[in-house]
Amino acid sequence: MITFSEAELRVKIIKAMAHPVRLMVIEFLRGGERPFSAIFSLFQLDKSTISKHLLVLKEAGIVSSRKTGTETIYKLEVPCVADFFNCATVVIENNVKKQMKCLCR
Amino acid sequence: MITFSEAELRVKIIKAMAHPVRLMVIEFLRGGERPFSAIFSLFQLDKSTISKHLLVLKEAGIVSSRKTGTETIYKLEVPCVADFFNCATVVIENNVKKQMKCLCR
DNA sequence: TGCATTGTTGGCGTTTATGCCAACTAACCA
DNA sequence: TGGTTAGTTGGCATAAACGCCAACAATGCA
Repeated sequence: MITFSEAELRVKIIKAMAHPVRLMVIEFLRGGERPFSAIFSLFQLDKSTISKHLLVLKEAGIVSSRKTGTETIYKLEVPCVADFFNCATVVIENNVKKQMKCLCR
Repeated sequence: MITFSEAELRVKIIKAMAHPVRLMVIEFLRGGERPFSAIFSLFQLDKSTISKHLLVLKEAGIVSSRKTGTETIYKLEVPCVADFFNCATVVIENNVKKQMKCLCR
């Protein structure tokens, strides 16, 4: 078993991933580092909103950022977090099936 | 890239894991199925609180439950979700180091 | 230097999550 | 049948997460 405080350390990473925007950013960054502007243009959201999402990922240690002149470049530090979903695929498929059933009834 | 709705499906699983209690339950259930009472006794929380945490895990498809007489037995359906942290370990260690630095300054 | 561009930070209102108590259902036993 | 045990559900108060606007720093260019 793990302790509660160990669990809290893990939860920080999990929580950082627990938002559609942040998950998409992670996927996007699997292709390599990208500037803020490129990430921003994936969504119809305020720049401050995106900036804060990126801060959450950064504070969790999932991404890093560096400035080059006027741009901020973001980089995925732990690509393996994205591999998580190789496992989760089964769950997702089951969930979708359950959903379909509900809709068909 | 993944779409926003694909991301939402994934987020449901991630969110279900994004709480210390639920993460500990997942770890606990890696050892095999366990009755509600055993899970409940791991924490100093109201039984209704634990019951609701288990519901979240169930609705995400991570655990299942069955009743045997008066007991409810919970089972981890997707053990691999717990393996996620083999990857996350690096991040966690870095985060702890960062924390230590902050405390030492 | 004056000004535009790129992001970040502060603040606020709204939504969602958490945890307790109380009430309820279901199975078991006297 | 009445009472006990095991869990679930409803409701409420508090806390955290989201997203927008506005204001701010920092770089680059005229």
